[in-house]
Amino acid sequence: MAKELAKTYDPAGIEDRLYQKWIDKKYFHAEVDRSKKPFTIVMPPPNITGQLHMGHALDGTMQDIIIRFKRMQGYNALWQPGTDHASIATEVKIIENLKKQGIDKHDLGREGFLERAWEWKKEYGGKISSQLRKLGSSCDWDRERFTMDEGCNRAVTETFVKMHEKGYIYKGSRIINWCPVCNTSISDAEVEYEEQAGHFWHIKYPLVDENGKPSTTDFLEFATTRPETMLGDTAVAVNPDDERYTYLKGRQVWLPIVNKAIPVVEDRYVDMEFGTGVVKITPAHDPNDFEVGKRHNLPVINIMNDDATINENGGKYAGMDRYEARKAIVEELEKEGLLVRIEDYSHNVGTHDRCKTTIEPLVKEQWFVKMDELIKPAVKAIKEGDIKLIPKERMEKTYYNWTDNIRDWCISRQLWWGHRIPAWYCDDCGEVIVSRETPTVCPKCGCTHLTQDPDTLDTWFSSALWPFETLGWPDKTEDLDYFYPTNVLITGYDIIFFWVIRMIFSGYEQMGKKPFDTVLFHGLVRDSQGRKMSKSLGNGIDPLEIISKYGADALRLTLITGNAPGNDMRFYMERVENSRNFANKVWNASRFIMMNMEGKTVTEPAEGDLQPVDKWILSKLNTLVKDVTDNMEAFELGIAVQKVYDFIWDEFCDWYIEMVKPRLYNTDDAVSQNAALYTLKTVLIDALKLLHPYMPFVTEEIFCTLQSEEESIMISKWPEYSEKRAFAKEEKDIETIKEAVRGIRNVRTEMNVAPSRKALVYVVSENKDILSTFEEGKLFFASLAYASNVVLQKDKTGIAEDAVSVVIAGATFYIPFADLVDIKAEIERLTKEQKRLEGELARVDGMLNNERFISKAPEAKIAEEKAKKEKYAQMMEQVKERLAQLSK
RNA sequence: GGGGUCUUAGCUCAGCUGGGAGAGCAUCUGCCUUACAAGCAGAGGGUCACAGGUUCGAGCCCUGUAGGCCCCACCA
Repeated sequence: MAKELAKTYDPAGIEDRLYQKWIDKKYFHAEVDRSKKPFTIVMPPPNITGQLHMGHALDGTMQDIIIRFKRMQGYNALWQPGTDHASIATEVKIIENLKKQGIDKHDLGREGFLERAWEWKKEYGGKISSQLRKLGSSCDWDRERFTMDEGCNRAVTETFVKMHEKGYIYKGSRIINWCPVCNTSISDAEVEYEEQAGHFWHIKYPLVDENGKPSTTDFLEFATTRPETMLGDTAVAVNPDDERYTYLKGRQVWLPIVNKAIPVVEDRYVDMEFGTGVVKITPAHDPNDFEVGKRHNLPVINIMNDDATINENGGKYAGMDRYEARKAIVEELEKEGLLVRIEDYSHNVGTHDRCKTTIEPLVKEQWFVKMDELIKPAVKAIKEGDIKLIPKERMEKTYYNWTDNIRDWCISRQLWWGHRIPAWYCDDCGEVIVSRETPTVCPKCGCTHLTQDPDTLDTWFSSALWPFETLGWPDKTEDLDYFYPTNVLITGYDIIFFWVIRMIFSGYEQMGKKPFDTVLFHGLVRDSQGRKMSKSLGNGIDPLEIISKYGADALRLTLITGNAPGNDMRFYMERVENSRNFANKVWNASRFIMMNMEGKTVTEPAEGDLQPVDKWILSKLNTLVKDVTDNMEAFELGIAVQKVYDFIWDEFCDWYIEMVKPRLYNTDDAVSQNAALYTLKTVLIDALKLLHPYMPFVTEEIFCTLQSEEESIMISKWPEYSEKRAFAKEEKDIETIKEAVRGIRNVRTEMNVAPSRKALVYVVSENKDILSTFEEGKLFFASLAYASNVVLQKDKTGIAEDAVSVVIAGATFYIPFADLVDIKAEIERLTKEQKRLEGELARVDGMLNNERFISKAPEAKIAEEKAKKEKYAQMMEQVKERLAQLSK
């Protein structure tokens, strides 16, 4: 017994209740079950700092669609959720927060700070997860993980120690990117280059004369964007092939301000074409200079403190901020006549992606992951197709671009919130101990004076292990054995370097197996003007607001339609409205069907009791099932849902339901009525199933009302294509009828005939099959084309000369409107139709008369064109005949 | 500097392996037809950026040009 449905769909009253039901029934929960095939998705763990934004919503929607689809297909579907501690992002946020209370992080001390951090995590860490629930995400919340939970901590330590043992992790003094505001080193991936207006200071150093004194006549000119680094200059370089400077071989230049001689070195790094062909070398503060310095054994003089003020190596500039020092040094150079000129110069400046501070390259001792060996299997995986990227070519190019230029990964951070590096130093002998357990004695000198490395690890170090650490690694668990490798990873292309590549090489290294089969990339959600949604612009749209106003289904549909993998999309309220309207459409179609089923028992009819129109829609549905399944298997989610949308709205609602209405209202023919109801119900249920992954709530609500409260569409069986449901002839016949109906509607509107004015419709054809098709379709013309009656005949006998005519292949329709037909207008209309047909025929003839087309095109294509030609020729004849009559 | 990507209806975008240009919104016309006005029926609107090429056939493949966006990169 169907219950009443409201007239308009109200998602707010339904969604939470259904979500709770799914949770209660444990539908999202997956356990190892060897009788079923697993399908696994690991969720990219959202940061504990954030709020749900449109990017998460898109990410979550795509994952939920796929996991629901697979679950319905009978897979043991696991969507593994969790959150990321997001070391630097969180630490920065907590510091900000403390600042508001007037507290400095150092006042609290490490322990005190971490206490605050955990409190923060407790309070806000679950926020995004709970917001994801609003979206309908069917993740297995029982398995929710956190990158700093006990298991993940062990995974991180295990990885670190193992990689250290293998020599993949080392500690070294190298040039790194330093953020003076966050006071930590960062990896290359975290540096964002930004075009900034700056200056090019052209300066000159005096050459050192034979007495070891600065020359007053001979200078070497060059330019720099960071004059303050001269304090750390240890050489000046020229290209060995540069004939202008061969005389400098073995000479020295005088470093002003610092007042000492430094050598001129020859290095091919110097571009002769650029500027004067002379470069000052500051090994401690420039990555290139660092390399040059290594090649020529130059001293490395660090002139900066961690907060980017000048240190004691800067002499009188010590203590000054880097920019103050820059100004002062330029002034002094000018005073000494060593400043040649200042040029405006726009150049790329490295900034920290989190705080936008200009990073300072510094030489520091840090921990690194050696990449050259580790990256090999990750490259091979893509080359050999072991892991597929979608969209393939574009993402593979991006991927190789990174792997081909890979540099060692700086993993240590001077932060407190994160995984502490499992390394200890012996205070007595300096021994470095990397260990799974906290060591108590130094293995070298036997003392007990051990201090743990104060640094923590890059947040991506732990997320790189996410696909297997969440399944129990480093333990050998059943889960790991069963669910790993996972099937598909869904994420934005913006974190391919940060995360995707690192998961891939970590998977091969730690597990010996890839972490996933496929990576499906999506783009960014932008605002209606194509701008990135951001806090500073205030143009962000809160997914939760959309959900509360339009429903989660509407939001999900909006995010998924008309969007190809890897492409950015714009978010429009109009599109949300359209999605909401579609939900309402589905709702009302269902309501209509249920109203008509009220009090009746619908049974499966014998095939012979199904009418052509029933077979037509069943056949259409059958094709739809196949197409949608294929598209979804290929992760073409937008294409798939578009097909379901079109089917439900256009074919099912606008045609099928309208076509069967007379049968539903006619109580005399119970067999026909039952067949119609059966078809309505069958098609509705299958269509709902196809739609369910996209719009879980509205489909579930209808399904439960239609079936029973106990059942759930989310665990129902995904429809399958069946030969028995393919009805080619009926499909063709109904399409012919639709064409005729459209033609009649068309002329009626064109002639401004009100629907209330019914008219007789004559179908004239010499073709018996066509007449019988329309004989069966008679019924439709009354409701769909406002026919008072339909008369079928072989010729025009008895039809008024001035009747309006509509030509379709093989039949001409006559509608005598008596008083209102304007013969001139009718001739015009038919002439237009004639022209159109002429064009079509010319096109077809052009192809068919082309010998090379006939000899080279596939046969099926030729046959298709021949059939079209026949059809158009026939219509042309009918039109001409009709025109001849009217012109008489 | 290298690479990617986009340019399709007024707007925003689809268009899968090459075979007669689609959707939503907007516009116009007519309908409160007992599932739905969050609706129904219809209409207008595109030299698929430009120029070549491959092909029987190009929005789709190739080359070049212009413009937009993005990523990477150590030109001091």
